[in-house]
Amino acid sequence: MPELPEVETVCNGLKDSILNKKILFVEVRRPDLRWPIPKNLNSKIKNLRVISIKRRSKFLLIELTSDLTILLHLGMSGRIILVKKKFQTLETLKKKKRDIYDYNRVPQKHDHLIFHFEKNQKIFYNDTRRFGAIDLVETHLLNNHKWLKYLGPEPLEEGFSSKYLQKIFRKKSINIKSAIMDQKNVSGIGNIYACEALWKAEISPFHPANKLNEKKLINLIYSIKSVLNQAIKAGGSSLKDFTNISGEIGYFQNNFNVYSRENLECNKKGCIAKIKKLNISGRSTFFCPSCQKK
DNA sequence: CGTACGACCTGCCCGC
DNA sequence: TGCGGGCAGGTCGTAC
Repeated sequence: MPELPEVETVCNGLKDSILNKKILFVEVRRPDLRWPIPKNLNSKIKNLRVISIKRRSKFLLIELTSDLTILLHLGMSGRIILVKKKFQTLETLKKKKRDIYDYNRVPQKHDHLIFHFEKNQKIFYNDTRRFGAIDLVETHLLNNHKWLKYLGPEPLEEGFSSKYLQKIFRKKSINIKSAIMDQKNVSGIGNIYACEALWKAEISPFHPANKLNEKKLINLIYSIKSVLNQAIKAGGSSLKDFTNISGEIGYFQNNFNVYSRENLECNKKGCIAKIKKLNISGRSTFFCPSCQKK
């Protein structure tokens, strides 16, 4: 589910709610997500305080006192749900949602972890498909963690440039779409934003990465940054049920130009072609066969 | 080393 | 109405 903009949205919500708060205890309701949940998680983190919350790629990094950091990945269906007492927004939500975000939420199917914080706040980690994962790391060893160690640069930072892409794509004959979704090359881009960025840059998703000229790469860099920034501003994309931690949906899906728009007309000015959907490496790929020929 | 592809897991939607 | 197949925002392990 969540790509960089969605994780950023969740991250911002957590900063507003649990930063500087103490974890009272954590309930682990099943032993494994994608991988085993760290043993004795509760005894290791109870009574520690959250001192920083960051996003790296699609990971959430929740730094605690005592040199510990919780690493959390939401996989395809992971959601974080904040419940707290006197939650004013609740009144505006529909009944069903009110039950989900109510402080007295009854643990539901797929609520795998429940973090209890001081000041009447709880965080539920719900993940239907369990492709998500959690680990506990000593903060000073964070960058050596196997999940972070091989990640490419953040696409919104300066190091992500056309010069960089030229260098790493030199020997990659793989198609450009798979290349930008490979987290070793650049981190945080998933299926939606890969499709959207390539459309904006007018690059065919099938084009070999090492055959793109500098002009195209400059264009690609600009498009990726621009699409991601707009999506973050919109609070991410809500396809099925992605919401921020308080249940508010993002609205970037309203700005999709290709994703999930098969057979609809291309949005580029003057283009009357219809968006096509084809499979690349097992992932649905949406593109305009006219604007994205090369 | 780079690339291709199945596996992991659950639920929903569509066509028959 | 019921069932089976295909599909979903991600990543890893294995085989070539």
